[in-house]
Amino acid sequence: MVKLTTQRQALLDIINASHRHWDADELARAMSDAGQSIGIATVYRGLAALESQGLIDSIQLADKKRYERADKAHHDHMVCTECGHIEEFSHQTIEQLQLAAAHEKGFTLTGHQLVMFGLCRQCAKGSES
Amino acid sequence: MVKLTTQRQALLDIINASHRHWDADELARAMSDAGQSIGIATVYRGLAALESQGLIDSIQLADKKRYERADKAHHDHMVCTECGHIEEFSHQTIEQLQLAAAHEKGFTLTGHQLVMFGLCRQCAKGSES
DNA sequence: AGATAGATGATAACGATTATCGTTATGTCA
DNA sequence: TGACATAACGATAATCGTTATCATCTATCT
Ligand SMILES: [Mn+2]
Ligand SMILES: [Mn+2]
Ligand SMILES: [Zn+2]
Ligand SMILES: [Zn+2]
Repeated sequence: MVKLTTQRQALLDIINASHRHWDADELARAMSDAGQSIGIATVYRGLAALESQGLIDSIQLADKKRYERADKAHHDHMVCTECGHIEEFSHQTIEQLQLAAAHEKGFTLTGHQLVMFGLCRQCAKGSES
Repeated sequence: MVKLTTQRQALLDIINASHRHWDADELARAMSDAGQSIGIATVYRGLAALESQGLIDSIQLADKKRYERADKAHHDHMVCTECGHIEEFSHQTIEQLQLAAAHEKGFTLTGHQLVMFGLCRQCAKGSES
């Protein structure tokens, strides 16, 4: 039986308190800063447990996994390659066309991840010639 | 000036000889098996060089990067979580809607990656109750 | 030939994540 | 309540893909 321990509850609270996308290290540091230090292995185990219960969501970026609250509708992400800002978006038609494409290839879909890369409004502005 | 050395040409030849998606280790082993051993660092450097010249393409999966020939139209991938099989697909409308979504959020797109997970036809068949 | 710029290969280093293991907290039941 | 079983914790070692170092090599130019 999976336990929702003090540490896991704290991780969940931090994640649910914003719309940020956290990595394990950031969460460990946040808890440390809040006076409640936590072992890094506990963070990883806790995040895996919380995700398997559907209490949090995650996205797998090139180097690391990032976690976010699960109480939002499904969405995908655009990542600014300059400042790291993550913008969310959802497009119903894209979702449907994905299902169609999968069906066409005989694939039984269990999930997908669409990540777009580029410059956010801020960074695009700053890098004009 | 980047050089297209014997090793890099060999990597390119292997990749261009099929539609597979190779990781660095598989390529090193393939060259070894072909009698032409190669240092793993040389493989990584060679792949990076070839990709930066646009001679090969890559996709970043959860754990590792995989390389494929670049002489195909842009496409995205479905990965079978059971057997690892990678199926390719492309959907013009999805591409266009992505551009629209990016524009709407003020993002200047430089790339994107859509990966769908699930069971391929084979594996779905094998896992029927 | 000598000089120069990359490239190579062995290997150390890195960063994210997982495994190990002794210790600790929590829930169940006599 | 007390004892036992089970899961979680935390420190730390290990793993894995990838990159950095550094001492040769190699091709090319003068
Ligand atoms: Mn999100
Ligand atoms: Mn492909
Ligand atoms: Zn930005
Ligand atoms: Zn399969």
